[in-house]
Parts: sequence; C-alpha cells; structure tokens
Amino acid sequence: MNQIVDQSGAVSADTAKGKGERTRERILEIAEQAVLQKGFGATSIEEIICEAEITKSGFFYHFRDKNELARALLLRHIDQDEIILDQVFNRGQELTDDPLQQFLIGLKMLAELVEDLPNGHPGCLIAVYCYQERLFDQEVRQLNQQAVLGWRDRFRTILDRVVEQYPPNEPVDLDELADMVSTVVEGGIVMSKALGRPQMLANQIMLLRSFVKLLFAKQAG
Amino acid sequence: MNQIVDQSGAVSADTAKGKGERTRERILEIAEQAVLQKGFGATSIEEIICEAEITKSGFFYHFRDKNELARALLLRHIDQDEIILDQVFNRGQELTDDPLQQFLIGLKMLAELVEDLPNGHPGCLIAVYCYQERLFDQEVRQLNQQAVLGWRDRFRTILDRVVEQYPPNEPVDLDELADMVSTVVEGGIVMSKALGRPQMLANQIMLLRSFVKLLFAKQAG
DNA sequence: ATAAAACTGTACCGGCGGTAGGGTAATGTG
DNA sequence: CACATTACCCTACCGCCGGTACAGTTTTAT
Repeated sequence: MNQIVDQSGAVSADTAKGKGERTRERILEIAEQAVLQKGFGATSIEEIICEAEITKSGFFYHFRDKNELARALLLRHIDQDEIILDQVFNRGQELTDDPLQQFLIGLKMLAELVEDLPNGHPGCLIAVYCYQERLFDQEVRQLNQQAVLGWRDRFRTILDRVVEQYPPNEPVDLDELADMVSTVVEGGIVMSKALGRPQMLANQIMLLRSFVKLLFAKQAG
Repeated sequence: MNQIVDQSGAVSADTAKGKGERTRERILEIAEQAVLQKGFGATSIEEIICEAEITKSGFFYHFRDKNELARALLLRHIDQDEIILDQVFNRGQELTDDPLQQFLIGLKMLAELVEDLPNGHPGCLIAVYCYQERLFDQEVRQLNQQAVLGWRDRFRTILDRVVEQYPPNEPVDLDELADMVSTVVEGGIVMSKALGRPQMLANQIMLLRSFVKLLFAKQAG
C-alpha cells in the first residue's frame, strides 16, 4: 500500500520546496525502496548516500541516526497509504449509494490496484518494522500501532454504514472484520513475496470480498 | 506456528543425540528466539554464542556462515509447523466424519492454540525471510516457497473433501482458499505484533472460520 | 552582501561477519 | 585402554558498517 504516486505526486510537489527538503525526500525515496526489498537492517547508509549522491555527513545532517530515518519513512508511508485508500474507497461513493456495494467496489479496486504493480507489491513497512521490533524506539513502534488503528477506523466507519442496511448472516465483531482488511493485505503481501507471485495479493483481497458479500448479502429466496 | 513444543518435545528428544547435535540444537533454539524477535540481520552471532556459552569458532564449526544458520532455522521451523498442524487438523477427524466440521474444528483449535501462547505468537520465519530477501541465497528462498506450498497442499486436500459434500455458495478457487489460511495467519501475526495484542491472531483465524462456514453451509430454509 | 542552510572531507571508533590456523578436550568405537 | 574423530577453544586479523567529531566550503534565500 504505497509507492504508487511516487513519480507523479511526490516529485511535482517537490518543486516548490527548498533544496534541503528535496534532498531529504530523495533520501527517503531511495531508502524506502531498499528497506522494502531487503529489510531495514540490511539497508546500509552507505548504499543510500551512494545512490543519492551525497556524503555521509550529508546524510547525518538530515537524520540524527538510522532510527530517525525509520521514523521519517514510516510517516511518509502512512501519508501515502492514506491518499491511496481515500481515492479507492471514495470512488465507490460516486457509483452507488448502497454502502455494501461501495465497500465491495472499493475492495475490488484495491485488488486491481495491487495487481497492476509491475514487480509485485513492494511490501509494507509496518510488517518490516513488526519483525524488527528491537531495532526501533518506542516512538516508532507507537507510530506503527497508530497506522494500523487508522486502517481499522477507516473500515469500521464503512462497515457501520453497511450493517445499517444489511444485517450480517453470522454474528461478527465489526472491529475484527475491519482489521481483516489489514490482515489480508499484510498476509497477502507475505504470500506474494514468498511465492514470487504478485497476483496472489489481489486474489486474496478478492476472496475477502467474497466473504464480505456472503456475510451481508440477503439470503436468496 | 512454531515454538510450541520447544520445552517438552525438542529437549527430551535431544537426550539420545550426540553432543555436537545437542549444541547445534541449542544454537538453533537461541537463534530462532532472537530472529523472531528482532529480525535476522539484527541478530548477531556474538549474542547467540554468548547465550549458548560457546565461542565464535564453535559456532562456525556448526555453520559455515549466517546463511547456513538461516537455512537450518527454516528447516526446523517447517518441521515443527508440520507436527503442530498434523496434531490440530487430525484431531478433528476423531470427533466427526463430516469434512466441513473437521475443518471448522481444526480452525478453532488453531485459534485456541495461538491464543494460549503467553507472550503472543513469536512470529513466522517465512515472513521474516520474505522481508529480507536479498540477505539469503536462492536455496533459502526456495525452501521458503516450499513451506508455503506445503500449507496449500495440506488445506487443499481438506477442502477437496469438503466440496464433495458441500457445494460452495460462491464460486471460489480452492487453492486460493487454501492459501487464505496462510494469509490470515501471516497477516494476523503482523497485526498482533503491531498492536501488541496477541489475541488478534486468534480472532482473525476465527473470522476466517466464519467465512468457511458461510461459504459451505447449506442455506437456511 | 551576508547570514543561514546545506552540505563536503577527513579521520576516527567500536561492533560485527567472517577467515586462518594451531591447539586441546571430550567422545564414541574397536 | 588406545585412538581417531568429533567438537570444540584461543588468538589474531580483515573489511564493512553505524556513528561521532569537527573544521571547511558551497549554495541558497533575503
């Protein structure tokens, strides 16, 4: 859930900013790519500054240490996710007034979005950070938590509207169901990466969609 | 999906083995704990040998390099998973002949099993390795892939028996559905870790169970 | 023009993965 | 018990990496 508006959105927005800000953004851009591919610990500052064409001193001018880089990366990641999810789940509202249909459309668009990524989904920083807990300070871990809770709120709001019109066919906790979107996305990314099959993530999201449909659809007959 | 039979199963089984084998096992045990907590890159050989009370030379006597440690860890992880899943999904067969009920029981037992872990699920090596691709050689990555495909086979076999008696209420690819168990487990672990709420993994597995129920249960009326 | 911002360059530190090689204690086996 | 093999220990070293220190220089905004 990120890395999608990079070329278009980010770069054009940079032009107005100062030089320092632009360099900082370039470092974050390069670092994010590397971290998602190889993990945070395996990403050396050396390689980042090499690709960014700055010196070590230049790097530490922008970030006190690697932990601050982690924090900045996560903040950026969260912002980008927000933008993308807003786009995806708001367009459903333009097409229909039915809240269930809106959610189903949103899930389908999410699946299509991740399917179109040429080299598969780059991965999720939240997952990376979860598996490297001890490397980060509490502030980073709290940010991580906040990001997950943000997703829950988003989907909980949608689901609240759904249940108003569609009584669920099985008793279900709406927070847990909202969390399942995150679960399937995170798990789907892991599966896609493990098998080297980018398509898997999209498939798993579509399966979740089937679940939502079965759960809320009015019984036939 | 591991670390559950450690104290009981592994240690008692060691007694018959030679001294070298026992030391090797101890190293793997310590390493696995550390890797799941902090990631592979963040786990230093130094700290492993310190806790195992051996020297650096002793470590490299057992493992040529860190990559071989990774491979051994993964093999162990896969074996332990196999044992646990066999236990969980075979006990269902003792209770009923209905294949759907067996699967539902298995999922519930899986949920209970991960719920009982005192400090939450320790994490999954497969996920750790996915996010540190470049650190490992192809053999490790292939092992990882094999592990995921093993899970698929396992659950696909179960699902094949289910569809014989229960036509699904939505068109669904059985391989993808089988993969969803892995997806929910991997994603659930990430979520549990992110929020620091071990219970989440169990909840998400139970939600998957609801999905399976809705998908195959005969329509009421 | 000038001050602040944005760097560069050099030198250094300790930790870590890994190598080299020689020495030694423990262990299973005939 | 002898003995070879296994299972280590000890010391010294290498290069990479994160990080520090600090002085000097360019670039930028005003």
